[in-house]
Amino acid sequence: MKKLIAIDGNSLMFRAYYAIHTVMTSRDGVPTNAIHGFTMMLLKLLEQKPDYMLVAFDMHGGTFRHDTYPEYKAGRAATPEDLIPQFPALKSLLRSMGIAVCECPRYEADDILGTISKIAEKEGVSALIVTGDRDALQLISDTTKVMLTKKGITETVLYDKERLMEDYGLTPAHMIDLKALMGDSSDNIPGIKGIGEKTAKSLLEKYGSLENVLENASNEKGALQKKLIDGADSARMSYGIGTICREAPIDMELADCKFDMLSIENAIPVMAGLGLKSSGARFKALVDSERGDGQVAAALVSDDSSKEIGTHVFVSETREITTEEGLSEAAEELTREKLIALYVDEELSMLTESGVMYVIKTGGNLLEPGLDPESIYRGLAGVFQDDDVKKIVFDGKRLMNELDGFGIKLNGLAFDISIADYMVNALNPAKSLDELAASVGISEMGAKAVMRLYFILNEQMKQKSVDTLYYGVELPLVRVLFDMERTGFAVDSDALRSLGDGMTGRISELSEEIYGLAGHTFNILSPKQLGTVLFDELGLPPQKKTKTGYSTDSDVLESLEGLNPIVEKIIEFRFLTKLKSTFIDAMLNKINPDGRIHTTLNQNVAATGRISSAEPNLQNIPVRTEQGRQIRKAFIASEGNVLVGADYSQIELRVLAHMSNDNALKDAFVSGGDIHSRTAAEVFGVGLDEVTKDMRSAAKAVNFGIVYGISEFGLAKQLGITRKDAKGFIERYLDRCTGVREYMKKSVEDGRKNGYAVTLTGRKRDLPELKSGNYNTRSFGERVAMNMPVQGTAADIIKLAMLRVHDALESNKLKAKLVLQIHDELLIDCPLDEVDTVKKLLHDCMMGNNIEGELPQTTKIGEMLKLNVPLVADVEEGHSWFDTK
DNA sequence: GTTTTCACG
DNA sequence: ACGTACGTGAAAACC
Repeated sequence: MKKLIAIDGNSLMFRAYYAIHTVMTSRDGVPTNAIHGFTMMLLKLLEQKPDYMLVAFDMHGGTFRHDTYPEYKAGRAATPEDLIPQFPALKSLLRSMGIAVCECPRYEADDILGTISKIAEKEGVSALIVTGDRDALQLISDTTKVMLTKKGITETVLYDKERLMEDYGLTPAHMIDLKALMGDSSDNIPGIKGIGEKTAKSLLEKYGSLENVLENASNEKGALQKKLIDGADSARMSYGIGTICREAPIDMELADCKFDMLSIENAIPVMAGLGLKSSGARFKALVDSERGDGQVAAALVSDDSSKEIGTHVFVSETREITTEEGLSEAAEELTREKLIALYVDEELSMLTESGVMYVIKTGGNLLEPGLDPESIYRGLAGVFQDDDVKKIVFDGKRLMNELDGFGIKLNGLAFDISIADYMVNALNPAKSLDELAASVGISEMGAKAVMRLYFILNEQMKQKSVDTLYYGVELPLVRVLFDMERTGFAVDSDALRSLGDGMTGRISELSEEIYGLAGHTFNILSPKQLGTVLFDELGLPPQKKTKTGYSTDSDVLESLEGLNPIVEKIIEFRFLTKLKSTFIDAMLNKINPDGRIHTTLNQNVAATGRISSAEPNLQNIPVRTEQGRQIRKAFIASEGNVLVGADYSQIELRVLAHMSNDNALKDAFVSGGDIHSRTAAEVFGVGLDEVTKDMRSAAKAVNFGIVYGISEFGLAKQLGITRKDAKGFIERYLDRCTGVREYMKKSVEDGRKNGYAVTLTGRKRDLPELKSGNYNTRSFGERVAMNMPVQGTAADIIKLAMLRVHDALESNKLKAKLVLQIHDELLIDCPLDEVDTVKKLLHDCMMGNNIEGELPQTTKIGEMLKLNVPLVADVEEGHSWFDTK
């Protein structure tokens, strides 16, 4: 099937303009930042080798839809001055490379796209519409897809019918009805007032179309009925405005958009004239590779050594697989391979070391039934599960989850480039394969990009000495995290629900009392409205401001307590609504049919090396307050099991003691006892038995401050004392702990010298902040330089413990399973008859003691993480998470 | 989409 | 003169 790519020129230029804020101009002073961004995007699109191309632009002056509704898009900002001259320059650039440009008086770019895609549909040509405007989603069909730009320009999401259904639960045609009902503030489309996304969707589900909804208004009750009847005209008008015209008089045929890859060569001198050197070089490389000379060209463009690595990756033969027979043939061949690169997006591509590329299109359509994802995965199950066929992939855990949906296991994970990228660039890891490829300057896609990036990242990891940590910890950890996600955490939904019900009464009681004291009702959760009530109406003294108004955070509220009885009620209201909405209601929605919550554990989000948990976050379930802690009673062991949990005691301070080699701190841990009390005794110069509660809590804050990268200001704020007093505390602490003082100094110096902070295992986090001219940014960089090695080393330690636990459970054929990690704590769902074994095993793994069956590849890392102070892990068991404390 | 607030380690 | 403690994720309001 031939392919058309149709681009919304205005939309992409705006995106490119805001994405690239660097000042770029050609020699004669024409700004080029947006053009540069646009060509980068174009370059990506050209890799799809379209047969037809068209770029559509809005035309100045009134448009078709303006005529009927003057406020349409009225709220939009004017075109920035330095963007305006880039449009004519772009148009001539496009023409020079033989790409059709289309404008149409009184019509907008999206109308042109709607029209040309309809023509393409008629002529049996598939179409890809590229824009940042979600309105275009209504144009999707079996053969028309829409690529939406996300953040920036290189990041995109491709929508087809299935993806649209997944994300919005709507058909393309419904997108118009939806907007007609709910409106769109960015386009000034009114819709029906008071109807939002949820109501609109449920109405459409019920009645099928806007007209049906309006006709059946009488079926709905009360307020909704009134809204539908009163708003019918507005909805119909909105429908008209929201509908993209597919019959614009563009006076163009598909043939006029015919595109030849080789003709982009003519644009290279034009780009040179605009001062777009790098784009020019990449276009040249593309032309050359089109002529069959790709490898040489790619090497020529490289201007740094890393880009040359992996250029020997080549494709000698491509096999497109469309039938079951072809699939089983491919599976049979692939089982004989030792190492393959693998990538799944709209198609599944696999590249062997000898250069054979297998391409399997997923998601067939009615005309070409092809192969559905399920039969593809089943056909290749033997390859996926064969541990001897090593796989290089982009996001191994994601693929494991995908395959798990079909009951297929992924074995032989040899390299995960998304994790490797994180090792090399923890501060800003790529979110997609395309973004990663673009960041190192390669233009391949799919499995070929994966294979090239494998060579590139492997080399970069060696250069940064993070390869040991990668192969020893991070790569094997992928499976451990997958297993934890898959296992999930059992939840007693009845317990959670009744906890929530118990809170509802108190919440409404409090809100009534608050309204009474305020003299009127208002939204207590709105910082703006609350600020007005507290500081304007009740005349309480404002404590601090945010950039938008009065601050009403808990520090402020606590300082206001006693001035007005409303304050304590607001504090309690805030507390209870937070618990209920975030930890009860949201959690109930995340319980799977299996009665468990399956979080997502992110391995490449936290720049320090920690793991994070999302959707839902299970690492921030309340514990500090008694009422919040009750929620943990709903997180339980499986039927007939108990939860075994263990947490490290003061792991970060112990790591600091080791890294700073400070005698006082080391002594404190060697001789045992309460560390905060000991610190208090040192700092206040009193005996251990003379330490008061206040002294201990001050010392505790100092200890935290030390780990965070101490600042007088921060400590003063935390303790509510003057900066001078805080400074005194810190000085006295550092006088007693001179090793810590030295460590802090050296961390910052090393950070400045090397440009990064580093853990005991060699994990690195770049420190660009240290070079900032801004004092705050620079100070932040200094604190990060002090904190990251400590937090990161603690993260390394528990990751290693997780590998050991996982391995020990498996090799001892135990049924117990890891369910969660909370930075210094591990939880295991454990059958009763395994409890004793598992408790010992967990303890030993966390302490780093020699255990049987330890992974050989972790020993090197294990050596690096041997501390000169004892590690302590406390093990507990109980029916629920509440009980493991 | 961004801001504010607050939960955890 | 400046004005923050380190690392996360999520809900709700706001625009």
